[in-house]
Amino acid sequence: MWMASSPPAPERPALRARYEGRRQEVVAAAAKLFAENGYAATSIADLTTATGLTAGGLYHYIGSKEALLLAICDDLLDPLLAHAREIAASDELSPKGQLRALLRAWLSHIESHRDHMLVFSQERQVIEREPQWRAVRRARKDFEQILDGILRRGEESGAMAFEDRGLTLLALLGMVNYTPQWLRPRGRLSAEQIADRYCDLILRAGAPLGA
Amino acid sequence: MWMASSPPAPERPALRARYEGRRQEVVAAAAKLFAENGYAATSIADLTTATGLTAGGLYHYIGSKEALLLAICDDLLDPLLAHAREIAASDELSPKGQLRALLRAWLSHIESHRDHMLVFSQERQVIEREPQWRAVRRARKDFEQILDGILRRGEESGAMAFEDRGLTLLALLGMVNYTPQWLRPRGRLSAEQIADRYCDLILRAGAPLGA
Amino acid sequence: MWMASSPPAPERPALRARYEGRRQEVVAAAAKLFAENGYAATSIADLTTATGLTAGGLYHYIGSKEALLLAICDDLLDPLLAHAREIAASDELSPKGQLRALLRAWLSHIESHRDHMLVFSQERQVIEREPQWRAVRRARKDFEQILDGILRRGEESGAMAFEDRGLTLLALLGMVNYTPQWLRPRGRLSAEQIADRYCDLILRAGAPLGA
Amino acid sequence: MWMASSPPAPERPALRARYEGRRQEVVAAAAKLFAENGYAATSIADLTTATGLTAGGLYHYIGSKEALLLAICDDLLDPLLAHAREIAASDELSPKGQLRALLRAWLSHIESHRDHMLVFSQERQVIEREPQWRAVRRARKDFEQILDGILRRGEESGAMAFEDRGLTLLALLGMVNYTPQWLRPRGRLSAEQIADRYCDLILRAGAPLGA
DNA sequence: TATGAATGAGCCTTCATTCAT
DNA sequence: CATGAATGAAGGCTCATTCAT
Repeated sequence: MWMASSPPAPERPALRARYEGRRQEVVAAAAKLFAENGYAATSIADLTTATGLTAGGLYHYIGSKEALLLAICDDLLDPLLAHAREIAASDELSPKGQLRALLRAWLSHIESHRDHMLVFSQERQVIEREPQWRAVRRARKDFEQILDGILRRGEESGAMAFEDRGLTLLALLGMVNYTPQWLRPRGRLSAEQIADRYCDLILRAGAPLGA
Repeated sequence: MWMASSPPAPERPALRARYEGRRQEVVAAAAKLFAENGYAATSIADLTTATGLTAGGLYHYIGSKEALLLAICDDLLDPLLAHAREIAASDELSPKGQLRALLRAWLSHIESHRDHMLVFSQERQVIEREPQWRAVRRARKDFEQILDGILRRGEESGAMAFEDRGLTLLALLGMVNYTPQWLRPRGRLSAEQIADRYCDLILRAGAPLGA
Repeated sequence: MWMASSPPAPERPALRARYEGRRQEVVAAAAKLFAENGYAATSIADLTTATGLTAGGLYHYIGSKEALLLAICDDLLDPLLAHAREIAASDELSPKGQLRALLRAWLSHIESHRDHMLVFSQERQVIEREPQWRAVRRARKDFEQILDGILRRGEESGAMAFEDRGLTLLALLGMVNYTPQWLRPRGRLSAEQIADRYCDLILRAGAPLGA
Repeated sequence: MWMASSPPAPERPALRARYEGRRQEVVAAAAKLFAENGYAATSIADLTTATGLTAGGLYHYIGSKEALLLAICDDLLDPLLAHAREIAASDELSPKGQLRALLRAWLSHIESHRDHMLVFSQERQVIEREPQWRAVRRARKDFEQILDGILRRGEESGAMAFEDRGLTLLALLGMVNYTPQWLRPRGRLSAEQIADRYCDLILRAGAPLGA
C-alpha cells in the first residue's frame, strides 16, 4: 500500500471523541520524543514507554511511524496556514500590518508547537524525498508564498523597501525557523516581542540608511 | 566501547598520505549521504556502496559510524574557528570590518562545506546529548562567543547599535545556518554577496529609523 | 485452548435461523479468501473486511480461525461422503455404474464447492498434523476407501481390469483433486462431462490393448 | 525495491564455491520446512533452527523469505524445463517415445525434488498473484506447452488418439502433480515404473475400446 | 448481541560491528 | 591491508484473540 493511512476512527461520537483525544496524546508524545532524539533514532518501543500503551495498542492510533510524523506536520502546518491566509486576505491591514500580524501568529504558533516545529525542521530530508510528503511540501511552499506576497505588496505600495526581497525572505525564514532551538517557555522575551523585533529587523533593513 | 577512536594511521609517510587521502574520501562521502538521508537513516551498507569499499575495509578508516560524524564536524568547525579567531584578534579591522570579514569567511566556508554544515545542523540532538560530543559543543559555543564579542565591541565603540544584541545574534545565527538549505553551487548570489547583505541587515537594523 | 469449539448457537428458532445464515455467510467468505490467499496468509482483519463484521462480531460466529477452516472442510466432506456411501451401497448399480455415479457426484460437488475444495487441498499440512484434525483425515480416508471398494468390486466381478489398482486410484485422486484449479464456472465442459471422461480414462486403461 | 534479490555472491572462486554450497543447503532446508509446514507458516526462526545459522547469517544467503521460495521454484523448474526441451526437440524419438521419455524424466525429477515439488504445488496462490513471479508462471506454462506439443504431434501423426486432448493433458498434470504427496523414497514402485504406467493410462485411453 | 480498544507474542528484516582468513 | 561471513540485538509492524462496555 502506498499511503500510510491512519486506522479508521470509530463511528459513535462519544467513542470517536475519546479516540481523537488519545490520538492527540500520542501525537504530542511523539513530537516530544522526535524533537529530542530525532525521528529515525526514536523507536516504537520509546513511544510505548512514553504513552503507556503497548506496541499493538499504539497502532490503533497511528497507522505507522511515518504517519505519525505526517500527523505532527499536519498539526503544525494546517492551522498556521489557515491563519496566514486569513491575515494575507485581510482588507483592514496594510502590508506592514499584515507582516507584523503574520509574524506574531507564526511565533506564537511556534511557541505552542515547539516540538512540532523542531521535528518539522529536523526531518527535512524525510519530507523532501518521498512522494507521500507532497502535501506537506506544498503547504510549506504555500506559506512561504503568502509571506513573500506580503513583502511584495509592501514593496509595490512603497511601504517597504528591500535590496533583495528574495534574500530577505530567506533570512526571515532562517531566523524564525531557528527560534525554537533557543526559545524557552518562560524566557526573557515573549513570542510577541520576538515577532516584533524580527519585523523591525526586516523593515528597517530596507529603510534608507541614516536618512 | 564508549569513546570511538579512529584506528591509528600508518607510520611510513607514503602509506600515511594514501591512508589520509582515502580517509578524506570516506568522510566526504559520508557527509554527502548524511546530508541527504540523515545520520541515523544512513547505514554502513550505504557507505560501502558509495565508497566502493567493503564493510571491513571501511572500518580501517573510520573506527565507528559515530567517529565519522565527529570527523565531519571537526572538518567543519576547526578551520572555521581558527579563521574566526584570527579575524577577531586582528588589530587592523574595526568591529564593522571584523563582522563583515567573519561573515564572508563563514559563508564561504558554508559554500565549500555545504554537506558538512547540513549534517551539523541536522544532527543537533546527537551533538547535544552525549558526553563524547563536548568538544564539538565547545567549539560551537566558542564560535558564537567570538561573534558576540565582535557585536559587543561594536556596540561599545558606538559603531553599532542594537535594540537587543542577544536576539540579533540569534537572528544572525538563524539566517546563516539556514543558508545551506537553499544555497546552490552556481546560484544567483555568491557567498560574498550573501555575507554582505546579511551584514547590512544586521547593521541597518540598529541604525535609528528615519533619523 | 486446544479444541477450538464453536460458540453455542442461540436457542430460539428464529434467532437460530438467522445465526446459522450469518454463520454460513462467514464460512463462505472465509473459503473464498482462504482459497485465494491461503489460510495462514489470510488475517482475521481480512475476514472482517470481507464480511462487514467487526473483529468481536466475527468471533460470535466462528470460535477461532482454525474452527473456520474445520467448518469449511466439514461443509465439503460431510455431504460428499454421505452421497458416496449411498452410491456405494446401491444394489441397483453395477460397479461401473457406481463409479460413474460417484464421479459425477464428486465433480458436481467440486463445481459447487470450488473454494472449499481448493482450501482442502492447499491446507493439507494443517490437516495432516494436529490431533484435532483426526475426524477430517478419517473422512478423507473413508472416501478413498469407498472409491477403492468400488474399483475392487469391479475388478473382482471382471467388469474392470487394472494393471495396478492402487496406482489407478492415486491417479484418479490426482486428476480429480487438480480439477478445481482449472475449472471455470461456465467453461467448455460441464462437471458431468468431465466426470464421464475421467471415468473412461480409468476404465479404458484397464482394457486389453488392441485386443 | 521491486525484486527481492539475493545478496551478491563473493568474487573469489574458492569463496564463491563455499557460498554457493551453503546457499544450496539453505534452500534445501527451506524446501523441506515449507513442504512440511507451508511457506507462510514457516518462520525465519524455524529456518535458523534448521540450518544452524543465526537470523542475520541466513540473510547473507537468501535476500528475503520470498526469494527463498523463488529459489526453490527455480531449482525445480529450470533443469526440468531444460530436459523437457531436449526431449521434445529430439529427432530420434517418436511422439510416443518422447512422451515416455518426458514422463520418466519428470517423475524422476519429482522423486529427487519431492520437497520442491510439494512447495511449488502448495504455494500456487503466492505464485499466481504477484508480478515478481511472472518468470515462474512462464516456466510452468512453457513446460505445459511442451507436453501438449508432444500430445498434439502424436495425435497428428496418428500414433495417439484422444477424445479430448486438452482434458487429457489436464488429467495428466493432475495425476503427476499429485504424485509427490504419496510417493515414498523406497516405495513399491520406482519413478520409472510410475511414469510408464501413467504413460499407458494416457495412451490406452485413446485406443479404440475393445478393438 | 455487538463493539472496538487492547494485548503481547511473534513476524521478517536490518543494523553496526567483529574477526578468521 | 582487505575480505566477507557471521553475530544477535533491535527495528517496525501484524497477529489472533479477549473483554469491558
